[in-house]
Amino acid sequence: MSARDQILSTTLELMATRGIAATSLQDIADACECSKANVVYHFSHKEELIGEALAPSLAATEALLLAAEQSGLGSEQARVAFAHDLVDLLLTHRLATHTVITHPYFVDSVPALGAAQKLMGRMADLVTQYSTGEDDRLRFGIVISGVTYTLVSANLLGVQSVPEAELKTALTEVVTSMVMHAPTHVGAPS
Amino acid sequence: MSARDQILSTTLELMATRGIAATSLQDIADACECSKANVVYHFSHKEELIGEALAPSLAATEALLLAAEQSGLGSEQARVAFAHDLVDLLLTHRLATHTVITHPYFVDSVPALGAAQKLMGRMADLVTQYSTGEDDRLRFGIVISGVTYTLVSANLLGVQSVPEAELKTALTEVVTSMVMHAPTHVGAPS
DNA sequence: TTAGAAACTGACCATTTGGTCAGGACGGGA
DNA sequence: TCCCGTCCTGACCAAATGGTCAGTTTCTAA
Repeated sequence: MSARDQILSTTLELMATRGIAATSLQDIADACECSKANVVYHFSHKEELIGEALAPSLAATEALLLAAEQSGLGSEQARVAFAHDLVDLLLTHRLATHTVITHPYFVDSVPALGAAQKLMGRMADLVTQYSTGEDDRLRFGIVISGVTYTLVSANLLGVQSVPEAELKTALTEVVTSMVMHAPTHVGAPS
Repeated sequence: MSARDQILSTTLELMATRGIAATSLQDIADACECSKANVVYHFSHKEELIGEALAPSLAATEALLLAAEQSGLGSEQARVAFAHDLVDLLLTHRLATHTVITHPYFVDSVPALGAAQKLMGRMADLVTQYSTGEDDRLRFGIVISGVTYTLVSANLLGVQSVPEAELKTALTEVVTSMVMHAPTHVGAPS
């Protein structure tokens, strides 16, 4: 892995676990075993570094969003498929999503977070387009933030590492039942 | 309101919205229109200030926990009542809860957050004591973090201020269905 | 082999951080 | 009137922050 890539992945890791403000360029440099000046050499400003670290996740979110916006979520089949894709997205890009979700205060000072905020808004629009009340939007907010939190800092509540496949199954069930507000069997107790 | 109390409430507000690391003593002093030295006069260290700001919420959580641990959650009636109390707690102490939930990295450096972490662990134990798999604990994590996030920074997803009563109803429904994993009508679409 | 670009570094800078300290207001009891 | 304790402040401190810069190493293509 190139030094540049290592800086990016380290940044993502530290940002998600400590928060942006608590992650200094020196911290990142130390974790990468290089100089702080080198970090600044590759990414001339902290905001730019954050932007590049989040870029792949924003692109993937945009792609899922576009596909779903085009094909629509009219049928229950489409909703289930979308929920599945959304869980995939959350699992794959858990660090980035968690970073975005936990830093609403930084949307103005960090351009990438502003862009991410807009994507989240579109996602909420998409998911709640068929519902009437405010409930579903609230429900969506609860899931998207709760899931990413749980994925990143589950140990706070004593959830030790659940196997990835099992986690995915559980999440898909929860997300499907909540996001879609679907009257199916999902969410029922065993 | 005494200067001391104003500092405490301002601290809670800023911590919850910006995060601990992004909230400086100077920020708090500015918002209170007093000097930074005065903040340090009342609370000699930042950790102490955070501790005092969180104290009432921790006490309330502890109280709910003790009551529920003693009376138990065996009956569905008890579970519903507990869920109701939990929602009340979350609504009343939304800023503190959100602060605790979003700062797992600080549990070692800020004593009050360490104590809060233990309370959360006990809460999770209580809620999931009758369940077998890891699912319910995951579910609980999703709700507790998702709800508080939504309460504090809902505007990110475009949820404009829902009336308090309506919000409470929706939350109670969601929390009841998720936390308890209850086979009741709650959670079903309208 | 060598020129030049790319990668990298230590020294340095202004600003901000949490925190100390000596002392100034100010109110109430003697 | 004086005194003392509470409240509060500006000036100051060492350390850390994001960032600059001059210069060195390292890789690569000719």
